[in-house]
Amino acid sequence: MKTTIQAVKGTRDFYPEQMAFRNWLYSSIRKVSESFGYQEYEGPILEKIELYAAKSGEELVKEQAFVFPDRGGDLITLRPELTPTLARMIAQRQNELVIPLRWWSFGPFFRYERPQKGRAREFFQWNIDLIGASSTDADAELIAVCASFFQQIGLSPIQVGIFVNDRRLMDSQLAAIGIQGELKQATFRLIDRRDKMSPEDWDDYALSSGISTAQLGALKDMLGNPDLWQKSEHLKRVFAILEAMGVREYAVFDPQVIRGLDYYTGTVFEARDRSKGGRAILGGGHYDNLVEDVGGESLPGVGFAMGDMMIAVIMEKYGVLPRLSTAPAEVLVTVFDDESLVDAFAISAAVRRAGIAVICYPESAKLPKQLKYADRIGARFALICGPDEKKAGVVTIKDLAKRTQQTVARDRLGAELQKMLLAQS
RNA sequence: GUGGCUGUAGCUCAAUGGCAGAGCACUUGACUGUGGAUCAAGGGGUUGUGGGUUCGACCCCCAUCAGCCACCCCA
Repeated sequence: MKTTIQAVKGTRDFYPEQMAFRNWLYSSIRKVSESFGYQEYEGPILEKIELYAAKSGEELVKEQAFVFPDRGGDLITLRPELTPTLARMIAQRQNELVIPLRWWSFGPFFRYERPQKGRAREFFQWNIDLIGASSTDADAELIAVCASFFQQIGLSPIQVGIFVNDRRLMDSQLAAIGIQGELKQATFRLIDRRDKMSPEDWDDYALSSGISTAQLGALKDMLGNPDLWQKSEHLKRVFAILEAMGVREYAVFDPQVIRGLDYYTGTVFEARDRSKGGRAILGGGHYDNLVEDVGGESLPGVGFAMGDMMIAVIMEKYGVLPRLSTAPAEVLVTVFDDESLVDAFAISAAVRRAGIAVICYPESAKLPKQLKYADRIGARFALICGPDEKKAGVVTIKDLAKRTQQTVARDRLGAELQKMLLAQS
């Protein structure tokens, strides 16, 4: 085997086929985001490490971020998430931005992790946030954006769900059974792991965390109560709004959804495959102190983030991946012989002026070879202009799918191809 | 960071410790103005890398790198 330089671990090469999917995903995300009035933004890929030290967990920066010194000795990080950048951008122009604001972004992120299914070291992520509105309606809107996205890409409420909870509801319910302070943090962690452990192990883990047997029983009742949300005015209103927006079917109350430990302060939600053991596709929630943490005034917000890999895994599982054309051009101009090469380029230019993507075979070669090439690249038409056509002032248009052909006057070529492409699509 | 499985032609994969192969793809020809078919011929390899065991290693052992998968974690 030839020695080729290996790609960096955990990175992916986007050949045109994969690039087509990435761009399709990007455009689907754009469509949904913009339909809700969100504006696209982007930050730098490189950030100072201090930006993350201010807010993110220690582990994120120390263990799972790419960090390196620049030539001046500053520690630079390849961004592992966008939220701190968003907070910085808002804090910098807090007084001139029109609040509330709705922003979205789609770009590359980096985490130094062991690659596995649905996870790599370089990945793309959709971030979408509504900043400056603390009402329930804002939380509901983000969940609706998420539901609309699933609709847009063809995932039904039977296949995926958005599991919703409220930190404040959990706080009050836990406080009612005497779980507060440090014990609450331990309990959140405990709840988060319930589905990953056997019931027996989970019980042991709970008791060793400092929870009493009575509290454990009460906690199990809480987590097993699908109507617990009725005790939260906030969640009742969220679900009512989702109902009114016609996307209630996607949303499910789930008291086991906690999300990261310190980040969110209100509504939290994550989307998952509905079938058993389904992993999270995206996650988000309501936060209060984001902008303040990087030196701005306090501003509440709600948002979520979705990686490009898990969503592709789910779409493949349910057979809703789009069939995307990888044809670089719709028309291929063949080159009859060396003498007609220049003429073939002239024909190509004429067709291109008609707004049609066209490739000119770059050298004279046998016709069968060129037609085969036209097939392989997925072109719909091949043009032939040999001595016969040239003498008559025409060009032969060959329809590769129908296996038919016709001749057209040179000056009508562009218009005729436009008509034929329109008729086929 | 922990564990399991796998690395052989461009791709998918064979080969009891004894001459490295097949299918697909590619190139050329059958076919000097017509493509997805057929037939024939041909080019392609330091078996991921480095050591070790052996008369002899794709095969066994060790290390390392990479891929896949499950943990950890999930911002």
